[in-house]
Amino acid sequence: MDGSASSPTGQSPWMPFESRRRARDEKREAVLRTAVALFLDQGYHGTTLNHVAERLNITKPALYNYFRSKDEILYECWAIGAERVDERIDEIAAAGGTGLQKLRKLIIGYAEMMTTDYGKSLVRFDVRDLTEHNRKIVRLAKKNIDRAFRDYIGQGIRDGSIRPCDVKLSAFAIAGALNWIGHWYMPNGALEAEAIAGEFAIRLTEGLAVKSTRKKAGKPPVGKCKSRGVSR
Amino acid sequence: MDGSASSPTGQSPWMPFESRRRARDEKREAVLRTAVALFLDQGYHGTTLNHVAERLNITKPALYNYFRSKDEILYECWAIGAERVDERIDEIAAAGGTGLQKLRKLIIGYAEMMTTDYGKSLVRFDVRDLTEHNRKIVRLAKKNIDRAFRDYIGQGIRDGSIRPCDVKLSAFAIAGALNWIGHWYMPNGALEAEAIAGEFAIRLTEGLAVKSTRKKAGKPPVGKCKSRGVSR
DNA sequence: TTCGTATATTACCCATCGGTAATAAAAAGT
DNA sequence: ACTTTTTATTACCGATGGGTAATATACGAA
Repeated sequence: MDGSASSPTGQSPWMPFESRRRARDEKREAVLRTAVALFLDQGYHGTTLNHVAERLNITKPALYNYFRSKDEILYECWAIGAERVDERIDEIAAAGGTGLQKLRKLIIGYAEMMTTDYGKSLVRFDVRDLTEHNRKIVRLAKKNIDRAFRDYIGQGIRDGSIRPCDVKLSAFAIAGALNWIGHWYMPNGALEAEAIAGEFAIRLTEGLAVKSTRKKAGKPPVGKCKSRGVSR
Repeated sequence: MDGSASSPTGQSPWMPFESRRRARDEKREAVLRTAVALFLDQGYHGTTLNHVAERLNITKPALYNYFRSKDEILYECWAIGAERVDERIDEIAAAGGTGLQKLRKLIIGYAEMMTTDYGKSLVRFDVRDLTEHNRKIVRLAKKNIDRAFRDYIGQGIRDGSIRPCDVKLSAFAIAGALNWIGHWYMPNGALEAEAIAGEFAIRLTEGLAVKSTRKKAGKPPVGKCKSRGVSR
Protein backbone atom coordinates (compact mmCIF):
# COMPACT_ATOMS: atom_id res chain seq x y z
CA MET A 1 0.00 0.00 0.00
CA ASP A 2 2.75 2.47 0.80
CA GLY A 3 5.17 3.26 -1.97
CA SER A 4 8.45 2.72 -0.24
CA ALA A 5 9.47 0.10 -2.79
CA SER A 6 7.98 0.71 -6.20
CA SER A 7 9.77 -1.82 -8.35
CA PRO A 8 7.96 -3.11 -11.42
CA THR A 9 7.24 -6.80 -11.12
CA GLY A 10 6.71 -9.16 -8.17
CA GLN A 11 9.32 -7.73 -5.87
CA SER A 12 10.31 -8.81 -2.41
CA PRO A 13 8.45 -7.17 0.43
CA TRP A 14 11.57 -7.57 2.55
CA MET A 15 13.72 -4.60 1.76
CA PRO A 16 17.42 -5.20 2.31
CA PHE A 17 17.52 -3.54 5.68
CA GLU A 18 14.55 -1.34 6.33
CA SER A 19 10.84 -1.19 6.65
CA ARG A 20 9.84 -4.81 6.48
CA ARG A 21 6.36 -4.39 7.76
CA ARG A 22 3.90 -5.97 5.45
CA ALA A 23 0.88 -8.05 6.11
CA ARG A 24 1.53 -11.70 6.68
CA ASP A 25 -0.44 -12.80 3.67
CA GLU A 26 1.49 -10.57 1.37
CA LYS A 27 4.68 -12.22 2.50
CA ARG A 28 3.26 -15.67 2.11
CA GLU A 29 2.27 -14.82 -1.42
CA ALA A 30 5.69 -13.40 -2.12
CA VAL A 31 7.25 -16.65 -1.00
CA LEU A 32 4.98 -18.59 -3.30
CA ARG A 33 5.60 -16.31 -6.26
CA THR A 34 9.32 -16.65 -5.82
CA ALA A 35 9.17 -20.36 -5.17
CA VAL A 36 7.03 -21.19 -8.17
CA ALA A 37 9.28 -19.16 -10.45
CA LEU A 38 12.37 -20.91 -9.15
CA PHE A 39 10.78 -24.35 -9.21
CA LEU A 40 9.85 -23.84 -12.83
CA ASP A 41 13.22 -22.42 -13.75
CA GLN A 42 15.55 -24.72 -11.84
CA GLY A 43 13.27 -27.61 -11.11
CA TYR A 44 11.93 -28.55 -7.70
CA HIS A 45 14.93 -30.63 -6.75
CA GLY A 46 17.30 -28.12 -8.25
CA THR A 47 15.89 -25.38 -6.06
CA THR A 48 16.94 -25.20 -2.43
CA LEU A 49 15.08 -23.31 0.23
CA ASN A 50 18.20 -21.21 0.57
CA HIS A 51 17.73 -20.10 -3.03
CA VAL A 52 14.17 -19.11 -2.34
CA ALA A 53 15.07 -17.29 0.84
CA GLU A 54 18.04 -15.56 -0.70
CA ARG A 55 15.97 -14.10 -3.49
CA LEU A 56 13.62 -12.72 -0.86
CA ASN A 57 16.42 -11.15 1.16
CA ILE A 58 15.79 -13.43 4.10
CA THR A 59 17.26 -16.67 5.42
CA LYS A 60 15.95 -20.16 5.16
CA PRO A 61 14.52 -20.57 8.67
CA ALA A 62 12.41 -17.46 8.17
CA LEU A 63 10.44 -19.37 5.57
CA TYR A 64 9.30 -21.72 8.27
CA ASN A 65 7.27 -18.92 9.77
CA TYR A 66 4.96 -19.26 6.80
CA PHE A 67 5.24 -22.86 5.67
CA ARG A 68 5.83 -26.12 7.41
CA SER A 69 7.93 -27.79 4.74
CA LYS A 70 9.26 -27.51 1.24
CA ASP A 71 6.62 -29.79 -0.17
CA GLU A 72 3.93 -27.68 1.45
CA ILE A 73 5.21 -24.74 -0.56
CA LEU A 74 5.06 -26.88 -3.66
CA TYR A 75 1.54 -27.91 -2.86
CA GLU A 76 0.31 -24.38 -2.27
CA CYS A 77 1.77 -23.21 -5.58
CA TRP A 78 -0.11 -26.00 -7.16
CA ALA A 79 -3.31 -25.25 -5.26
CA ILE A 80 -3.38 -21.65 -6.46
CA GLY A 81 -3.26 -22.83 -10.06
CA ALA A 82 -5.96 -25.40 -9.47
CA GLU A 83 -8.19 -22.88 -7.79
CA ARG A 84 -7.96 -20.52 -10.74
CA VAL A 85 -8.78 -23.27 -13.20
CA ASP A 86 -11.75 -24.28 -11.12
CA GLU A 87 -13.02 -20.73 -11.13
CA ARG A 88 -12.93 -20.66 -14.90
CA ILE A 89 -14.73 -23.97 -15.13
CA ASP A 90 -17.44 -22.70 -12.82
CA GLU A 91 -17.88 -19.55 -14.88
CA ILE A 92 -18.16 -21.56 -18.07
CA ALA A 93 -20.63 -23.98 -16.56
CA ALA A 94 -22.72 -21.06 -15.33
CA ALA A 95 -22.74 -19.25 -18.66
CA GLY A 96 -24.43 -22.07 -20.55
CA GLY A 97 -24.32 -22.65 -24.28
CA THR A 98 -23.71 -25.68 -26.45
CA GLY A 99 -21.13 -28.28 -25.61
CA LEU A 100 -18.87 -26.95 -28.33
CA GLN A 101 -19.14 -23.39 -27.07
CA LYS A 102 -18.27 -24.49 -23.56
CA LEU A 103 -15.41 -26.62 -24.80
CA ARG A 104 -13.94 -23.68 -26.70
CA LYS A 105 -14.20 -21.45 -23.69
CA LEU A 106 -12.51 -24.09 -21.60
CA ILE A 107 -9.73 -24.46 -24.15
CA ILE A 108 -9.15 -20.72 -24.18
CA GLY A 109 -9.25 -20.36 -20.44
CA TYR A 110 -7.07 -23.36 -19.81
CA ALA A 111 -4.58 -22.38 -22.51
CA GLU A 112 -4.21 -18.96 -20.97
CA MET A 113 -3.65 -20.52 -17.58
CA MET A 114 -0.85 -22.61 -19.05
CA THR A 115 1.03 -19.45 -19.89
CA THR A 116 1.17 -18.39 -16.24
CA ASP A 117 3.52 -19.66 -13.58
CA TYR A 118 0.79 -21.09 -11.38
CA GLY A 119 -0.79 -22.69 -14.41
CA LYS A 120 2.45 -24.31 -15.44
CA SER A 121 2.88 -25.69 -11.97
CA LEU A 122 -0.23 -27.79 -12.56
CA VAL A 123 1.49 -29.80 -15.25
CA ARG A 124 5.19 -29.50 -14.58
CA PHE A 125 5.39 -30.36 -10.92
CA ASP A 126 5.72 -33.97 -9.95
CA VAL A 127 2.96 -35.20 -7.69
CA ARG A 128 5.39 -37.70 -6.20
CA ASP A 129 7.12 -34.85 -4.43
CA LEU A 130 3.99 -34.24 -2.37
CA THR A 131 2.84 -35.98 0.78
CA GLU A 132 0.38 -38.78 0.34
CA HIS A 133 -2.37 -36.55 1.65
CA ASN A 134 -1.76 -33.68 -0.74
CA ARG A 135 -1.15 -36.04 -3.58
CA LYS A 136 -4.70 -37.34 -3.21
CA ILE A 137 -6.09 -33.82 -3.36
CA VAL A 138 -4.08 -33.08 -6.47
CA ARG A 139 -5.19 -36.22 -8.22
CA LEU A 140 -8.79 -35.53 -7.39
CA ALA A 141 -8.60 -32.00 -8.75
CA LYS A 142 -6.96 -33.21 -11.93
CA LYS A 143 -9.73 -35.70 -12.35
CA ASN A 144 -12.25 -32.90 -12.08
CA ILE A 145 -10.55 -30.89 -14.77
CA ASP A 146 -10.46 -33.92 -17.02
CA ARG A 147 -14.12 -34.48 -16.33
CA ALA A 148 -14.96 -30.96 -17.44
CA PHE A 149 -13.39 -31.65 -20.83
CA ARG A 150 -15.21 -34.94 -21.15
CA ASP A 151 -18.50 -33.47 -19.99
CA TYR A 152 -18.43 -30.69 -22.56
CA ILE A 153 -17.46 -33.05 -25.35
CA GLY A 154 -20.15 -35.51 -24.37
CA GLN A 155 -22.66 -32.72 -24.05
CA GLY A 156 -21.67 -31.40 -27.46
CA ILE A 157 -22.20 -34.79 -29.02
CA ARG A 158 -25.64 -34.99 -27.46
CA ASP A 159 -26.68 -31.48 -28.48
CA GLY A 160 -25.30 -31.97 -31.97
CA SER A 161 -22.56 -29.35 -31.85
CA ILE A 162 -19.77 -31.92 -31.77
CA ARG A 163 -19.48 -34.87 -34.08
CA PRO A 164 -19.50 -38.32 -32.46
CA CYS A 165 -16.07 -39.41 -31.37
CA ASP A 166 -14.24 -41.20 -28.61
CA VAL A 167 -14.88 -38.85 -25.71
CA LYS A 168 -12.08 -40.13 -23.52
CA LEU A 169 -9.37 -40.02 -26.15
CA SER A 170 -10.52 -36.69 -27.54
CA ALA A 171 -10.37 -35.18 -24.08
CA PHE A 172 -6.89 -36.61 -23.60
CA ALA A 173 -5.76 -35.23 -26.93
CA ILE A 174 -7.06 -31.74 -26.25
CA ALA A 175 -5.87 -31.63 -22.65
CA GLY A 176 -2.49 -32.94 -23.76
CA ALA A 177 -2.04 -30.28 -26.39
CA LEU A 178 -2.97 -27.64 -23.83
CA ASN A 179 -0.88 -29.04 -21.01
CA TRP A 180 2.10 -29.01 -23.29
CA ILE A 181 1.83 -25.27 -23.58
CA GLY A 182 3.03 -25.18 -20.01
CA HIS A 183 6.23 -26.83 -21.16
CA TRP A 184 7.16 -24.62 -24.09
CA TYR A 185 5.56 -21.26 -23.52
CA MET A 186 7.94 -18.43 -22.69
CA PRO A 187 6.66 -14.98 -21.83
CA ASN A 188 7.98 -12.30 -24.15
CA GLY A 189 8.39 -14.94 -26.84
CA ALA A 190 7.07 -14.74 -30.37
CA LEU A 191 3.61 -15.97 -29.40
CA GLU A 192 1.10 -13.99 -27.36
CA ALA A 193 -0.87 -15.95 -24.80
CA GLU A 194 -4.25 -14.88 -26.18
CA ALA A 195 -3.21 -15.64 -29.74
CA ILE A 196 -2.18 -19.14 -28.73
CA ALA A 197 -5.39 -19.70 -26.86
CA GLY A 198 -7.51 -18.51 -29.76
CA GLU A 199 -5.64 -20.56 -32.31
CA PHE A 200 -5.83 -23.68 -30.19
CA ALA A 201 -9.54 -23.24 -29.68
CA ILE A 202 -10.00 -23.31 -33.44
CA ARG A 203 -7.38 -25.86 -34.28
CA LEU A 204 -8.38 -28.39 -31.65
CA THR A 205 -12.09 -28.25 -32.30
CA GLU A 206 -12.36 -28.03 -36.05
CA GLY A 207 -11.78 -31.74 -36.16
CA LEU A 208 -14.65 -32.21 -33.77
CA ALA A 209 -17.24 -29.66 -34.76
CA VAL A 210 -20.09 -30.77 -36.96
CA LYS A 211 -19.85 -27.62 -39.00
CA SER A 212 -16.95 -25.23 -39.06
CA THR A 213 -17.53 -21.82 -37.52
CA ARG A 214 -15.87 -20.36 -40.58
CA LYS A 215 -18.12 -19.73 -43.53
CA LYS A 216 -17.25 -22.32 -46.14
CA ALA A 217 -16.91 -19.56 -48.76
CA GLY A 218 -14.06 -18.88 -51.14
CA LYS A 219 -10.72 -19.51 -49.64
CA PRO A 220 -9.96 -22.37 -47.30
CA PRO A 221 -10.74 -21.75 -43.63
CA VAL A 222 -8.15 -20.03 -41.48
CA GLY A 223 -8.28 -19.23 -37.78
CA LYS A 224 -10.06 -16.00 -37.12
CA CYS A 225 -8.29 -14.53 -34.11
CA LYS A 226 -6.50 -11.24 -33.71
CA SER A 227 -2.83 -10.89 -34.50
CA ARG A 228 -1.62 -14.14 -35.94
CA GLY A 229 1.53 -13.38 -37.80
CA VAL A 230 3.26 -16.73 -37.65
CA SER A 231 4.22 -19.06 -40.47
CA ARG A 232 3.95 -17.74 -43.95
CA MET B 1 19.98 -67.33 -25.62
CA ASP B 2 20.15 -70.15 -23.11
CA GLY B 3 17.10 -70.90 -21.07
CA SER B 4 18.51 -70.88 -17.57
CA ALA B 5 16.29 -67.96 -16.57
CA SER B 6 13.16 -67.84 -18.65
CA SER B 7 11.14 -65.17 -16.91
CA PRO B 8 8.68 -63.22 -19.00
CA THR B 9 9.61 -59.55 -19.00
CA GLY B 10 12.92 -57.73 -18.65
CA GLN B 11 14.50 -59.81 -15.95
CA SER B 12 17.86 -59.45 -14.31
CA PRO B 13 20.70 -61.40 -15.85
CA TRP B 14 22.26 -61.53 -12.41
CA MET B 15 20.75 -64.54 -10.74
CA PRO B 16 20.52 -64.29 -6.95
CA PHE B 17 23.65 -66.27 -6.23
CA GLU B 18 24.65 -68.37 -9.15
CA SER B 19 25.65 -68.47 -12.74
CA ARG B 20 26.24 -64.83 -13.54
CA ARG B 21 27.90 -65.12 -16.88
CA ARG B 22 26.33 -62.94 -19.45
CA ALA B 23 27.67 -60.68 -22.09
CA ARG B 24 28.53 -57.19 -21.00
CA ASP B 25 26.07 -55.50 -23.32
CA GLU B 26 23.23 -57.61 -22.07
CA LYS B 27 23.97 -56.46 -18.57
CA ARG B 28 24.21 -52.85 -19.61
CA GLU B 29 20.82 -53.15 -21.23
CA ALA B 30 19.38 -54.81 -18.18
CA VAL B 31 20.56 -51.91 -16.05
CA LEU B 32 18.92 -49.46 -18.42
CA ARG B 33 15.67 -51.40 -18.56
CA THR B 34 15.49 -51.50 -14.81
CA ALA B 35 16.54 -47.91 -14.39
CA VAL B 36 14.07 -46.50 -16.86
CA ALA B 37 11.23 -48.43 -15.28
CA LEU B 38 12.16 -47.20 -11.82
CA PHE B 39 12.74 -43.64 -12.95
CA LEU B 40 9.30 -43.58 -14.50
CA ASP B 41 7.68 -45.21 -11.53
CA GLN B 42 9.39 -43.44 -8.65
CA GLY B 43 10.84 -40.43 -10.41
CA TYR B 44 14.50 -39.82 -11.08
CA HIS B 45 15.14 -38.21 -7.71
CA GLY B 46 12.99 -40.74 -5.94
CA THR B 47 15.06 -43.58 -7.31
CA THR B 48 18.43 -44.33 -5.74
CA LEU B 49 21.14 -46.35 -7.38
CA ASN B 50 20.71 -48.79 -4.54
CA HIS B 51 17.14 -49.37 -5.69
CA VAL B 52 18.33 -50.06 -9.20
CA ALA B 53 21.08 -52.37 -8.04
CA GLU B 54 18.86 -54.18 -5.59
CA ARG B 55 16.33 -55.01 -8.25
CA LEU B 56 19.15 -56.50 -10.32
CA ASN B 57 20.44 -58.62 -7.46
CA ILE B 58 23.69 -56.71 -7.30
CA THR B 59 25.09 -53.86 -5.24
CA LYS B 60 25.47 -50.22 -6.14
CA PRO B 61 29.19 -50.12 -6.91
CA ALA B 62 28.73 -52.91 -9.44
CA LEU B 63 26.73 -50.46 -11.55
CA TYR B 64 29.84 -48.37 -11.95
CA ASN B 65 31.36 -51.13 -14.06
CA TYR B 66 28.88 -50.17 -16.73
CA PHE B 67 28.14 -46.49 -16.20
CA ARG B 68 30.10 -43.55 -14.96
CA SER B 69 27.31 -41.78 -13.13
CA LYS B 70 23.63 -41.72 -12.41
CA ASP B 71 22.94 -39.01 -14.93
CA GLU B 72 24.75 -41.02 -17.57
CA ILE B 73 22.23 -43.79 -17.00
CA LEU B 74 19.46 -41.26 -17.35
CA TYR B 75 20.95 -39.97 -20.54
CA GLU B 76 21.35 -43.38 -22.09
CA CYS B 77 17.76 -44.27 -21.35
CA TRP B 78 16.82 -41.11 -23.08
CA ALA B 79 19.14 -41.76 -26.02
CA ILE B 80 17.59 -45.14 -26.73
CA GLY B 81 14.18 -43.52 -27.03
CA ALA B 82 15.50 -40.77 -29.26
CA GLU B 83 17.24 -43.25 -31.49
CA ARG B 84 14.07 -45.23 -32.02
CA VAL B 85 12.08 -42.14 -32.88
CA ASP B 86 14.74 -41.08 -35.34
CA GLU B 87 14.58 -44.44 -37.03
CA ARG B 88 10.87 -44.03 -37.54
CA ILE B 89 11.29 -40.56 -38.93
CA ASP B 90 13.88 -41.82 -41.39
CA GLU B 91 11.58 -44.61 -42.51
CA ILE B 92 8.75 -42.19 -43.06
CA ALA B 93 10.90 -39.74 -44.95
CA ALA B 94 12.15 -42.56 -47.17
CA ALA B 95 8.69 -43.91 -47.91
CA GLY B 96 7.44 -40.70 -49.51
CA GLY B 97 3.82 -39.67 -49.93
CA THR B 98 1.90 -36.46 -49.30
CA GLY B 99 2.58 -34.27 -46.31
CA LEU B 100 -0.62 -35.47 -44.69
CA GLN B 101 0.29 -39.11 -45.21
CA LYS B 102 3.69 -38.57 -43.68
CA LEU B 103 2.21 -36.63 -40.80
CA ARG B 104 -0.21 -39.43 -40.03
CA LYS B 105 2.55 -41.98 -40.10
CA LEU B 106 4.57 -39.84 -37.77
CA ILE B 107 1.65 -39.45 -35.41
CA ILE B 108 1.12 -43.18 -35.31
CA GLY B 109 4.77 -44.00 -34.85
CA TYR B 110 5.33 -41.35 -32.25
CA ALA B 111 2.16 -42.25 -30.35
CA GLU B 112 3.23 -45.87 -30.19
CA MET B 113 6.63 -44.82 -28.90
CA MET B 114 4.93 -42.86 -26.14
CA THR B 115 3.44 -46.07 -24.82
CA THR B 116 6.87 -47.59 -24.23
CA ASP B 117 9.22 -46.93 -21.35
CA TYR B 118 11.99 -45.53 -23.48
CA GLY B 119 9.49 -43.38 -25.34
CA LYS B 120 8.09 -41.99 -22.11
CA SER B 121 11.55 -41.13 -20.98
CA LEU B 122 11.74 -38.64 -23.83
CA VAL B 123 9.04 -36.50 -22.34
CA ARG B 124 9.02 -37.28 -18.64
CA PHE B 125 12.66 -36.92 -17.75
CA ASP B 126 13.96 -33.53 -16.82
CA VAL B 127 16.79 -32.31 -19.03
CA ARG B 128 18.09 -30.31 -16.10
CA ASP B 129 19.22 -33.52 -14.47
CA LEU B 130 21.71 -34.06 -17.29
CA THR B 131 25.17 -32.63 -17.70
CA GLU B 132 25.48 -29.55 -19.84
CA HIS B 133 26.99 -31.64 -22.60
CA ASN B 134 24.24 -34.21 -22.74
CA ARG B 135 21.61 -31.56 -22.31
CA LYS B 136 22.69 -29.97 -25.55
CA ILE B 137 22.41 -33.26 -27.38
CA VAL B 138 18.94 -33.80 -26.00
CA ARG B 139 17.76 -30.37 -26.97
CA LEU B 140 19.10 -30.78 -30.47
CA ALA B 141 17.36 -34.10 -30.93
CA LYS B 142 14.10 -32.67 -29.66
CA LYS B 143 14.43 -29.87 -32.13
CA ASN B 144 14.83 -32.41 -34.92
CA ILE B 145 11.68 -34.21 -33.92
CA ASP B 146 9.79 -30.95 -33.81
CA ARG B 147 11.15 -30.09 -37.21
CA ALA B 148 9.82 -33.33 -38.66
CA PHE B 149 6.31 -32.38 -37.55
CA ARG B 150 6.65 -28.91 -38.99
CA ASP B 151 8.18 -30.15 -42.22
CA TYR B 152 5.36 -32.57 -42.89
CA ILE B 153 2.71 -29.99 -42.09
CA GLY B 154 4.39 -27.39 -44.26
CA GLN B 155 4.83 -29.92 -47.01
CA GLY B 156 1.19 -30.89 -46.74
CA ILE B 157 0.10 -27.30 -47.08
CA ARG B 158 2.23 -26.93 -50.17
CA ASP B 159 1.04 -30.13 -51.80
CA GLY B 160 -2.56 -29.38 -50.91
CA SER B 161 -3.18 -32.27 -48.56
CA ILE B 162 -3.30 -30.05 -45.47
CA ARG B 163 -5.28 -26.86 -45.20
CA PRO B 164 -3.35 -23.66 -44.53
CA CYS B 165 -2.75 -23.11 -40.85
CA ASP B 166 -0.17 -21.87 -38.42
CA VAL B 167 2.53 -24.50 -38.86
CA LYS B 168 4.35 -23.82 -35.63
CA LEU B 169 1.29 -23.88 -33.40
CA SER B 170 -0.23 -26.87 -35.16
CA ALA B 171 2.97 -28.81 -34.67
CA PHE B 172 3.00 -27.84 -31.00
CA ALA B 173 -0.60 -28.89 -30.59
CA ILE B 174 -0.08 -32.28 -32.19
CA ALA B 175 3.21 -32.97 -30.48
CA GLY B 176 1.70 -31.90 -27.18
CA ALA B 177 -1.24 -34.23 -27.49
CA LEU B 178 1.15 -37.06 -28.33
CA ASN B 179 3.69 -36.26 -25.67
CA TRP B 180 0.96 -36.30 -23.12
CA ILE B 181 0.31 -39.94 -23.88
CA GLY B 182 3.62 -40.59 -22.15
CA HIS B 183 2.10 -39.18 -18.99
CA TRP B 184 -1.15 -41.08 -18.82
CA TYR B 185 -0.68 -44.31 -20.73
CA MET B 186 -0.58 -47.43 -18.63
CA PRO B 187 0.10 -50.83 -20.18
CA ASN B 188 -2.67 -53.32 -19.58
CA GLY B 189 -5.07 -50.43 -19.27
CA ALA B 190 -8.35 -50.04 -21.14
CA LEU B 191 -6.67 -48.59 -24.23
CA GLU B 192 -4.46 -50.52 -26.62
CA ALA B 193 -1.41 -48.70 -27.89
CA GLU B 194 -2.29 -49.23 -31.55
CA ALA B 195 -5.87 -48.14 -30.99
CA ILE B 196 -4.71 -44.92 -29.38
CA ALA B 197 -2.24 -44.26 -32.17
CA GLY B 198 -4.85 -44.82 -34.85
CA GLU B 199 -7.46 -42.70 -33.18
CA PHE B 200 -5.01 -39.85 -32.62
CA ALA B 201 -3.92 -39.95 -36.24
CA ILE B 202 -7.52 -39.37 -37.28
CA ARG B 203 -8.54 -37.02 -34.53
CA LEU B 204 -5.51 -34.76 -34.75
CA THR B 205 -5.55 -34.41 -38.51
CA GLU B 206 -9.20 -34.15 -39.38
CA GLY B 207 -9.05 -30.56 -38.36
CA LEU B 208 -6.17 -30.06 -40.71
CA ALA B 209 -7.00 -32.16 -43.74
CA VAL B 210 -8.60 -30.48 -46.68
CA LYS B 211 -10.97 -33.37 -47.18
CA SER B 212 -11.75 -36.09 -44.70
CA THR B 213 -10.42 -39.53 -45.55
CA ARG B 214 -13.76 -40.88 -44.46
CA LYS B 215 -16.46 -41.05 -47.05
CA LYS B 216 -19.00 -38.41 -46.12
CA ALA B 217 -21.77 -40.98 -46.54
CA GLY B 218 -24.53 -41.98 -44.19
CA LYS B 219 -23.40 -42.04 -40.61
CA PRO B 220 -21.02 -39.51 -39.15
CA PRO B 221 -17.32 -40.20 -39.56
CA VAL B 222 -15.64 -42.48 -37.10
CA GLY B 223 -12.02 -43.58 -36.97
CA LYS B 224 -11.33 -46.47 -39.27
CA CYS B 225 -8.60 -48.40 -37.49
CA LYS B 226 -8.67 -51.91 -36.11
CA SER B 227 -10.20 -52.69 -32.76
CA ARG B 228 -11.54 -49.50 -31.29
CA GLY B 229 -13.97 -50.41 -28.58
CA VAL B 230 -13.94 -47.29 -26.45
CA SER B 231 -16.78 -44.95 -25.50
CA ARG B 232 -20.25 -45.72 -26.66
C1' DT C 1 9.68 1.13 30.22
C1' DT C 2 8.08 -3.45 30.03
C1' DC C 3 5.83 -7.35 28.68
C1' DG C 4 4.10 -10.44 24.98
C1' DT C 5 4.01 -11.85 20.36
C1' DA C 6 5.60 -12.27 15.80
C1' DT C 7 9.41 -12.66 13.02
C1' DA C 8 14.03 -12.92 11.93
C1' DT C 9 19.01 -14.70 12.59
C1' DT C 10 23.03 -17.76 13.61
C1' DA C 11 24.57 -22.10 14.38
C1' DC C 12 23.80 -26.65 14.12
C1' DC C 13 21.93 -31.55 13.35
C1' DC C 14 21.58 -35.50 10.63
C1' DA C 15 19.68 -38.52 7.10
C1' DT C 16 20.41 -39.39 2.46
C1' DC C 17 22.84 -40.70 -1.46
C1' DG C 18 26.13 -40.33 -5.23
C1' DG C 19 30.47 -41.77 -5.65
C1' DT C 20 35.24 -44.03 -4.33
C1' DA C 21 38.99 -47.11 -2.26
C1' DA C 22 40.50 -51.41 -1.15
C1' DT C 23 39.85 -55.90 -1.89
C1' DA C 24 37.92 -60.45 -2.97
C1' DA C 25 36.36 -63.73 -6.24
C1' DA C 26 35.54 -65.44 -10.79
C1' DA C 27 36.78 -65.89 -15.92
C1' DA C 28 39.89 -65.92 -19.29
C1' DG C 29 44.37 -66.34 -21.09
C1' DT C 30 48.94 -68.91 -21.25
C1' DA D 1 48.80 -74.33 -12.03
C1' DC D 2 49.93 -69.20 -12.62
C1' DT D 3 48.96 -64.80 -13.74
C1' DT D 4 45.97 -61.16 -15.61
C1' DT D 5 41.63 -59.03 -16.32
C1' DT D 6 37.04 -58.42 -15.33
C1' DT D 7 33.50 -57.94 -12.17
C1' DA D 8 31.72 -58.02 -7.88
C1' DT D 9 31.71 -56.93 -2.65
C1' DT D 10 32.27 -54.44 1.86
C1' DA D 11 33.21 -50.35 4.01
C1' DC D 12 33.55 -45.74 3.78
C1' DC D 13 33.73 -40.61 2.42
C1' DG D 14 31.80 -36.11 1.97
C1' DA D 15 28.62 -32.80 0.13
C1' DT D 16 24.18 -31.47 0.02
C1' DG D 17 20.07 -29.71 1.93
C1' DG D 18 15.74 -30.06 4.67
C1' DG D 19 14.69 -29.09 9.08
C1' DT D 20 15.37 -27.51 14.22
C1' DA D 21 17.06 -25.11 18.64
C1' DA D 22 18.36 -21.27 20.78
C1' DT D 23 18.34 -16.63 20.50
C1' DA D 24 18.01 -11.80 19.00
C1' DT D 25 15.33 -7.98 17.25
C1' DA D 26 11.27 -5.32 16.06
C1' DC D 27 6.39 -4.16 16.96
C1' DG D 28 2.07 -3.29 19.40
C1' DA D 29 -0.16 -2.60 23.64
C1' DA D 30 -0.50 -1.19 28.45
